[in-house]
Amino acid sequence: MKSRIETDGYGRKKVIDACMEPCAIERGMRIIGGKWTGSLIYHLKDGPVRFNDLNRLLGGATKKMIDQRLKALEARGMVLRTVINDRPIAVTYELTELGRSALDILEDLRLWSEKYDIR
Amino acid sequence: MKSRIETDGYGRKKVIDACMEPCAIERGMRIIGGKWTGSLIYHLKDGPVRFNDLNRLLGGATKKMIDQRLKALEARGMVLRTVINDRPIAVTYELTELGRSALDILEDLRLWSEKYDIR
DNA sequence: TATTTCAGGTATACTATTTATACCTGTTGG
DNA sequence: CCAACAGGTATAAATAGTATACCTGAAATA
Repeated sequence: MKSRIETDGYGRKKVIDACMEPCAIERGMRIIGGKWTGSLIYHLKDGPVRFNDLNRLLGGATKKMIDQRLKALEARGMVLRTVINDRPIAVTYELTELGRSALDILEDLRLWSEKYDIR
Repeated sequence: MKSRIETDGYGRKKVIDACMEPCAIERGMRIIGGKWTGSLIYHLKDGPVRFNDLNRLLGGATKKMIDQRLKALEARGMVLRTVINDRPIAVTYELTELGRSALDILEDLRLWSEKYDIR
């Protein structure tokens, strides 16, 4: 972010070099901030989880949503999909190294959310 | 989160006590994860900023979006709106203590986003 | 003086994302 | 045989976000 702000002595601030593309925070949020994405990643923190279990863990999200999010995260290299069995089909999803790198942020968010009793 | 997961020896995990409401991470994301909300808060980190400057700082967001986000954040006690002048009207927005409490998370997100070159 | 510019928004219409609900193929348990 | 589970997909409706134009009033510009 090269944009800056200058103060004019009245407690006001004026922008100097507005950023015309989404800034780093905005870009980050578009990856882990989408609805359900954060909890999805967080629920994978302890290892591989199956599709329907993720669906149950994220009470409220539909299968379609879970599916979309997982595909988007897989496309970004944050999640790995593995078929562990045909007949009966069984699939697990787990975090990659990049996926795991986001866990600290999510853990802090969880603590913040609980500390301030965010509803 | 009282939900847990158990392993069955095949690298798979099964959910034991699914959470039926959005968990803490999901609730937190719904406050600071909405589109533009994170950058909006972040751009207020150094003190009061005026409406139109926020609009310029967040290249891409419309005034309507900025307005909605600010109102939502104000309603949650994260942002304070102050009219500093009638005739010519002038308004500033600034973070409350609660608003400031989210800055660490956002700063970490920014660093993560830059480190892994998230686009 | 007339016109433009800025402040801080609101109104309208449109597009995109998310949700609810049902359904599909195949396997296993009763 | 029938129901339940696996891992999804299809369709439609509701919600969220975008683009564009406009409003009131004051001040700066031509």
